Amino acid sequence: MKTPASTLEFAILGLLSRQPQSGYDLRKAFATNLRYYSDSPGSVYPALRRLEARRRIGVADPPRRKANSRGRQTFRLTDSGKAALVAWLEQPAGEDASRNLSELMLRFAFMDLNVPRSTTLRFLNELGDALAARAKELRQRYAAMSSRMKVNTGLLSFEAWIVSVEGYVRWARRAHGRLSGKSQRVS
Amino acid sequence: MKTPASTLEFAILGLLSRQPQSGYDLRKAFATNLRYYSDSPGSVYPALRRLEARRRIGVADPPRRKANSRGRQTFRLTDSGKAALVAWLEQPAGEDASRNLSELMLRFAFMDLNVPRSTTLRFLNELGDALAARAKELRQRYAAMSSRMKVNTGLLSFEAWIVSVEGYVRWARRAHGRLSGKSQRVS
DNA sequence: TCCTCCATGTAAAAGGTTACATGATTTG
DNA sequence: CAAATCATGTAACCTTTTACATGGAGGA
Repeated sequence: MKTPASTLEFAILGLLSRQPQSGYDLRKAFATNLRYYSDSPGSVYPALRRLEARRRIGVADPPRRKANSRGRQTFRLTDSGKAALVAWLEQPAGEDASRNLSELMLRFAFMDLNVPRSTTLRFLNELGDALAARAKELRQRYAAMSSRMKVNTGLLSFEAWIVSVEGYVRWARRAHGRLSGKSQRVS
Repeated sequence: MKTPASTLEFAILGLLSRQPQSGYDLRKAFATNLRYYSDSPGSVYPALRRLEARRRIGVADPPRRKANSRGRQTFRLTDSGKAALVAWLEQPAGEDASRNLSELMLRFAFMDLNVPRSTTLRFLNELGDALAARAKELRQRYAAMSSRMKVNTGLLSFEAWIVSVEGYVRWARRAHGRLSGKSQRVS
């Protein structure tokens, strides 16, 4: 059985792990609470059908609904869906962190309730280290570039990239501190 | 005649506006200097063929090359390609800036040499303002969320989003200062 | 009943990813 | 010239975007 592939599908699994909800609810969550993900019906509903076909999710309230009816359906994770979600969450952050940042942040958002706190903390360490290494490398390239040319938009754009990566490094360190502090026994 | 649609195509036009180069060069640039864009042959070469079919780019060195030959080809912008690039660059930043940030940053990177400095500065102002408004709105949502729950990864992930947007606001202000300073008459 | 949102569904077109294939060019 | 690397090309698959369509629920 194929494992869910697209990030959108994992985002759906993650949201459903918090609480069962409908496709419409998911779309609203994508539009407001979650960065990066599509809230268009043409992506969400087909993704739900794919997940249902693979038994990762199921309809929570099948009783009333004639064939081919519409109306609201509430989806929930199946055991296999939960397992797929956890397997995705437990992957290491990896060295190519800055390429996948958006996906890594999404994974992080769903770690509570699904993986132990220790896994989350390890993830933050790996992420912080990988991003710090990347930032250093970018800084070196920046130094070489900036010595060859005057200030220009290409250079400034590159700088924005670096600043962004460094911002995430600081965030990761702070987040680690906050999660490993007094509130450690949240779950 | 259809205007180039995908961001990848505009990224190619932007790189070619700096200097004529081959598909392979473009792929290397995507892999190293530019965030966000695909460096896979399956995306770059078809995009080049599309742009060539629409007369946005042309082969700079057609002389030697038998039919169906391979080997390096150097592409350059046509007048129509340059016009399409400039039209893309001149669009206002818009209010949905935080959704399109990666595309907006790409546009910014190519503004030098292609649009007047005044356009670039206006763009930075619009971008900064739009992102600042967005950050404020996110901060409000964050306050509401954080009062309802303990620290958790969902909340921290949301916070990373905010911090990132605020970082871009600061960057935009600083970039504006640097471009409007003494080095104003660069072009 | 009519009108307006809510909620879901679908089809067509387009683009990107992956994996592979093949033609050039360089290096020893 | 053989091997390695450079440079381009291509096909299958999958997903997203866009635009539209349809069914239900509630209010006037």
